Amino acid sequence: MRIGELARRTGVTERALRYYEEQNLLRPARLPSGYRDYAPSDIEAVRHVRSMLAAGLPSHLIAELLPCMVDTGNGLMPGCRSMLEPLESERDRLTSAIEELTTARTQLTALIDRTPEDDAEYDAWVAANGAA
Amino acid sequence: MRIGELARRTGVTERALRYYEEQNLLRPARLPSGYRDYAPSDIEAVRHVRSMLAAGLPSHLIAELLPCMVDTGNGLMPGCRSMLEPLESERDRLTSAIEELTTARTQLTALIDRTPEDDAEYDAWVAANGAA
DNA sequence: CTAAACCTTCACGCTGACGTGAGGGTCAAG
DNA sequence: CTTGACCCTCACGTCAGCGTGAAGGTTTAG
Repeated sequence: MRIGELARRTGVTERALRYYEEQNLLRPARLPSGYRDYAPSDIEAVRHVRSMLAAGLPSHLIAELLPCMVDTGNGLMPGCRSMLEPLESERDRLTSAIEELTTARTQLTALIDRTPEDDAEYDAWVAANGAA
Repeated sequence: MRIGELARRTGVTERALRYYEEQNLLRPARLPSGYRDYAPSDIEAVRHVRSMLAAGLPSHLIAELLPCMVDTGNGLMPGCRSMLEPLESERDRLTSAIEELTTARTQLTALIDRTPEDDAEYDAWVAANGAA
């Protein structure tokens, strides 16, 4: 598949896809015309790249990660195992980020739920409990 | 406490702390000298800010989120109730952000867990399943 | 054969989150 | 009263992750 189709099917711009190749996050083949030729599996690959970038992982780490993910399909190759430590610290960073966001969302939801729907209800609350 | 101490106790540079104030992520008081005067609670606030920034959330979203993390006890004031709708969409964005981070972490965790602990284990896997 | 749609490589521009001085005030210690 | 640690406000520099043309080759429908 060519770049336009991949862009439509992933929701990622063509510019971003070319940038990903530049950063060695994708390695599409080339047609005789020079057009990029993406494999069907690149659709999933792009989604992986997107979520990792959105999660704040640096692209050079993602770039080192991808070749390790394809080869055996069963964990990292021996030569890749030196990456376990950075991977684990990234995982821990994500864990605490998720916890922070979950806490924030819980409190935000509580604030929304606690807020009266209209002025009458608020005035009733003030009458019952006193003003702030 | 002044900026240097807060910087040391959070591991964040003074420049970053001034930037956070510029972005309304922190609102330190001022001493007569003009020095910033941070509250002890700002240590925790800085950690919240840091993990959200590291998770890829834009600072203006964090700025709107931080006051929501403080439990005022009685919902929004009447004049603020017009912000309910934006707050709800922020909550939804927060939800999808959490989902993205969780997806990324799940992928990382799966990769880490599939990786053999040592070469012997890997060689055993190769012997049983064949090489790539 | 031609026009539209699709692709290519530069290459400059932009935003966010700071880094890095420059030039200067504040303040406790000697 | 000066030195050194600490703080201030500009203001330009940097890097990642793209956006946005410019100038031109390729493919396909009519």
